Amino acid sequence: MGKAWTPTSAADGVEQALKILEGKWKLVILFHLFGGNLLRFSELERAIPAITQKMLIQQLRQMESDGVVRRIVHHQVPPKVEYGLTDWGQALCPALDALLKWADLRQERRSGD
Amino acid sequence: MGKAWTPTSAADGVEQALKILEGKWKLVILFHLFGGNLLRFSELERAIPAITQKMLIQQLRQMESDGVVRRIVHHQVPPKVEYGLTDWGQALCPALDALLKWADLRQERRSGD
DNA sequence: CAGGATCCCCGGCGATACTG
DNA sequence: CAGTATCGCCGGGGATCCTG
Repeated sequence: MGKAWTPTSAADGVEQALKILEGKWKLVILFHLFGGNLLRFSELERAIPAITQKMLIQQLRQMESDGVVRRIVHHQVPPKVEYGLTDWGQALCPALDALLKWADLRQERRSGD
Repeated sequence: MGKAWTPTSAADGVEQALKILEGKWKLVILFHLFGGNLLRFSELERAIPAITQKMLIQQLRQMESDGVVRRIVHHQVPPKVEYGLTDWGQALCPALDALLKWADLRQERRSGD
């Protein structure tokens, strides 16, 4: 809180955190889990048609081990697994929200131009 | 503003915007340009030692053509070029800031664990 | 339904050398 | 100083088939 802002010191810590979000799909997935949404594997698949099963499970697993995503297993005869954000993942919401607003600005920009 | 929030419709626009930030270096570079900083090519090189000239110029060019970064050329005998954010790039600041705060949470998390 | 295992491609990225 | 040009790796990512 009382830290002096220098681009280099900040970027140092940030670069580590950014690696967690690196990859083509991480942020896209997070946006779908945004707002406390619990989604099943198949729901995520349908929500992101362009992703393959392999990439979906791979990215989910990575984010899980990074502590961003949590996996909720319901032991049922037809297996049911839901994915959601951890508390720390929820802490990303302000950032995701700001990104969302920024994306909207782009839309206006393009239609207004 | 009056738009109904649905993950899918939002993610649709977001995915486009995310492409602009995709890549290993984009966000790192943006963090250095954060706050209206004007940095020279060589300054960016030193600020991000791990990046190569090729990647630096490539990412800068892409962001420039995406309207996020602006390039200021000073016609001098020793060439001098500065890079900064465009207005639209500045609009990313809240998002970058939120990301920064999130990165800090991670630090605390790790030291507290 | 939710994932694992495999094979393979392509392009992001790195290293090095050169130029205005 | 601020880039270009070229070559090549290697791993992220895609497609497809298989299993508990």
